[in-house]
Amino acid sequence: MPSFKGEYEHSVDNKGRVAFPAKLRKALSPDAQERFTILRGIEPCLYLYPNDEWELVENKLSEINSFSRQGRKVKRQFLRYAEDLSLDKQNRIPIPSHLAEYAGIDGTAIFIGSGERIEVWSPQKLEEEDALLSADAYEDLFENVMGGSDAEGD
Amino acid sequence: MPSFKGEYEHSVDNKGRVAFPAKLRKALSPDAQERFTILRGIEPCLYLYPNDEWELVENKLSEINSFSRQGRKVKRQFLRYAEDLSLDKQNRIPIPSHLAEYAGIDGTAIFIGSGERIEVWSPQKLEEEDALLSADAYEDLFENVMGGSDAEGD
DNA sequence: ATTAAATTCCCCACTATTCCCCACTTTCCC
DNA sequence: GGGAAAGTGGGGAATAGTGGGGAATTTAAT
Repeated sequence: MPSFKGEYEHSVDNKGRVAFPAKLRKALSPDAQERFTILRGIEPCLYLYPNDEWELVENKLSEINSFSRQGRKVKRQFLRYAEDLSLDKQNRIPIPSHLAEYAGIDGTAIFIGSGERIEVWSPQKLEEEDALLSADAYEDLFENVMGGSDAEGD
Repeated sequence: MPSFKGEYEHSVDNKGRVAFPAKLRKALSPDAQERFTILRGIEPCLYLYPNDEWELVENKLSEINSFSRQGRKVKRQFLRYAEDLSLDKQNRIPIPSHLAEYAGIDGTAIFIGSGERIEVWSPQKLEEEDALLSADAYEDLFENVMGGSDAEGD
């Protein structure tokens, strides 16, 4: 199971296109067919899921009961800011303008491999996010998440 | 299993026609034959089901017991304001005037892909609906559905 | 029954956006 | 150093979105 890792900075041209980092592309499963779903993150960034991983997300969504108001709300809010896209012949992705605006991306985008998905940040927003997390706080978080419970799967 | 996603705003002309978003059209199953059923939503919006998905809804309706007063009431109210429609040669749908009125749609319509169904909103009504859901509440919903086992706490 | 009015639908036309392809520069690797 | 791959930019074709005219069908009225 290949997973995405590393940080890559690329320029966004005036058509909203960014080169998809070669190292991340090589980590793509053939099942993904170089197709993705991109959506708003909880943080001020974008989540980029390769097709095969997105299917797992959709499976979770499909379990939601659409005949309840709460269920509809979750689906609506989740899917609302999501779009499909795929690589062009130059291995770039077009970032939908409304998503670029949400994430404050303009001119430069930073890809962060994050396991089963990829995060796309604007340099400024990423810096701000970093500023909120001191080294000590990170260590605490790390222990919190990795330490106590069974963080191993499969 | 492709599902509808994304938000698209289009203008409604004075004949009640709206362009059906191209990205949603590409997500249509060939079984749907570019035919739909449109009806009043529970929320102040319209539900748009492609033909193939509508059949599943009808199956569910057929399970309702028509020999109970409640059953009859549900069926009646559900089907009462439903209509069939299909795309014209320019890939537009005509919104029946009584449904447009119900949803407050006039001049502009917003399509929201929501899995197996598409919702059609007026900008105003959608804004009102959004106001009911704070960012925090959404984050809770999000974690709920996407269900990490993280011991998150920041 | 015939005409008038209204609605539907089909077609055409214009504009904006997206997508596809080509070209150039830089970096990486042998 | 040379070749291949990666990253960047732009021009042109195709598609999407929008609006409107007019024929055909339906509804209503005389």
